Amino acid sequence: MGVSALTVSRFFNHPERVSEELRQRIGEAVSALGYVPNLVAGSLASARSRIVGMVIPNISGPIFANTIQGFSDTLSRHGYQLLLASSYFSPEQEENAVRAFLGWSPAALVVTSHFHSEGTEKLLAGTDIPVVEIWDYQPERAPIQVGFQHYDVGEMAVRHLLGKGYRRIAFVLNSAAGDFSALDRRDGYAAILEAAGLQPWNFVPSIGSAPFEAGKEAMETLMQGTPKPDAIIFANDNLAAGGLLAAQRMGLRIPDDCAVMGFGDYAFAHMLLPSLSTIRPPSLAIGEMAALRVLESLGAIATTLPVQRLNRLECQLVEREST
Amino acid sequence: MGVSALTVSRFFNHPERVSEELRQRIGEAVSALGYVPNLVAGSLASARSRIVGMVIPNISGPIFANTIQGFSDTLSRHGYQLLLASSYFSPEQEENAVRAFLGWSPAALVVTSHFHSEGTEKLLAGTDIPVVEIWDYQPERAPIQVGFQHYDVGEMAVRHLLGKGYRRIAFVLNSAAGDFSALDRRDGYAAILEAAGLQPWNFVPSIGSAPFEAGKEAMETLMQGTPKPDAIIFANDNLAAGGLLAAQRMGLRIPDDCAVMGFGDYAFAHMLLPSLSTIRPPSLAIGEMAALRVLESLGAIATTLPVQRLNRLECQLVEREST
DNA sequence: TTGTAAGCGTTATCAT
DNA sequence: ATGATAACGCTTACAA
Repeated sequence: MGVSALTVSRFFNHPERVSEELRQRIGEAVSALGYVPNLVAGSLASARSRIVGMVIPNISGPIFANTIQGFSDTLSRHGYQLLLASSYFSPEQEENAVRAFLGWSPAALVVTSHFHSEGTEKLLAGTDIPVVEIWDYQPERAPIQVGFQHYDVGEMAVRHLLGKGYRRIAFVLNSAAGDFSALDRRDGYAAILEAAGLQPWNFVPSIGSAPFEAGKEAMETLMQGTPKPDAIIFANDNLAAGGLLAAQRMGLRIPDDCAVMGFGDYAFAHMLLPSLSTIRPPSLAIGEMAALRVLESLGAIATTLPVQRLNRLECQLVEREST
Repeated sequence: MGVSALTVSRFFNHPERVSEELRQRIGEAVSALGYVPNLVAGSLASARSRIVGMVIPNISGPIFANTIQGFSDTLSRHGYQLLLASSYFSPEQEENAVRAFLGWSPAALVVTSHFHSEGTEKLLAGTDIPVVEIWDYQPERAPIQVGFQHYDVGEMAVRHLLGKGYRRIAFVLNSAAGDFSALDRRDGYAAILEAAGLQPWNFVPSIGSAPFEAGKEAMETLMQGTPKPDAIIFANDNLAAGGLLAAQRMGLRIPDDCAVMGFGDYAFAHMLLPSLSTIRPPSLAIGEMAALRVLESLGAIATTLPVQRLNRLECQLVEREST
């Protein structure tokens, strides 16, 4: 490069400590040669990287995409990169991903929920980088928590329906096995209903059926039985959409014959006819806040220390035509 | 570790070259200590990493999530990790991401479409790692191509409608600026229509309006004018959903009064009433095939060499109730 | 403000 | 089958 060597490192990391003249010359050389600093070597030397790993159940579902987006965008705005893997709710896959990520000595690690394998727990406990758990909110756990409590969501749904005068409120569970969060929502639903002196009413669709079909099955079974519910809370919007469509084809008037609530506020919720009342989880906010807490922990952005460990976010009830 | 040091490297990379006894002992030590090899150091020493970078316009939209999912899953199945960034269709952001990725000396790089900044082109041309361009299919370009031609999609839609007897077929463009692919689809539409001796008919919604609203605007304007179309192709499913719902509220019968086609086969397409006929792009397959081509290029999986550079995938017409 | 020397934790190369 | 040694391309002292 003519004159300097180490100064190039300063040029990239502490430009203010390089003289105007050299900055100029180095800048030119860099763009002329298309030089890109080797971050691998840099990370090895400094024992820290600007990579953050995130393990999430899936990328393409309606739930997590916004979280990833918010997380990735916030990170990259501060020069950090996202290493991403999906677990499909499998603790083993999660552990593999965490292990692989750890090998990159990431600046921080984000995992979803609090259901981890023993191995994962060990790996996470053994590292000294910031660890964030998202989506579930478990104040008693050690990692930084960013999420909400599904129990509250169940309560919120019932309160809304009770306020609108509905009394015979059924809850349709998810047909997918392993959706523990839905059970939490159901528990919140049951608690409020019982507190109001009403009877909880669970419907469990055929396990393993597609959500859309399961919702249809629930609507048909419930509305052809006796007594009928006057409102149905579905474990998620996919189920609710199936129920809504089934109701249409059965000639039912929604919400007069039966109100319908979902969970998730998936993209289509406002496009259905009638549009679907639902509860919107703070997907994007979870991703963004997780990133902020990570960046704060790393000192990449200022904070009125210490970094807030418990971050409970709010779900939002979106009232539409179906209730 | 008692006896060995370098052998640990072999234990991880070429276990077959380590004696049974040592393998045993190292294995125990590794799991006892929770040792995770430092991939940063390994990459520096070997000048190659098991990281693959992908830059995609967005993560949370209905389009690309499946591509990312397929890509990530296929990679991780072979021990590679995904470094992900989104560009929001901004060439500058894309260039930043590519530059940052390149610093990690990734094993390969995947970018979306062929609209890059000069800087990006230079960076890509200057590297000797495999580069894949996805979604668009541009045979004359140098990188590996995995995608489809939007022009064909326009043709496919019109052929379907003509086959069903529709003649006055309108095309509703995207309200979002910068959607060049939609223009390609429109061109394919126009070509076939003209070849059939019919008149292309473009509708351009108010620029910048939300897709759902734009679709509504299109449906109302077109169906209140004279003459009316007997079929409408929307640039994507969001627009089509808006149109469909507007038609419902206007009391139109779909498809009798007017057929409706979308593009994308978004999750809600089959949940609408009537369900939406649309064209499904090979989102997942693009991700998976991109990963396969990358892995082949790297020798991570076998191939009947050389690696296929041109990979043209098929869109699929999904006929539902709206046509 | 700039430079020199050491070393980050692996793997490649060459021996044994 | 295993080991010694020298890189890999930076950053962190410390010195000039």
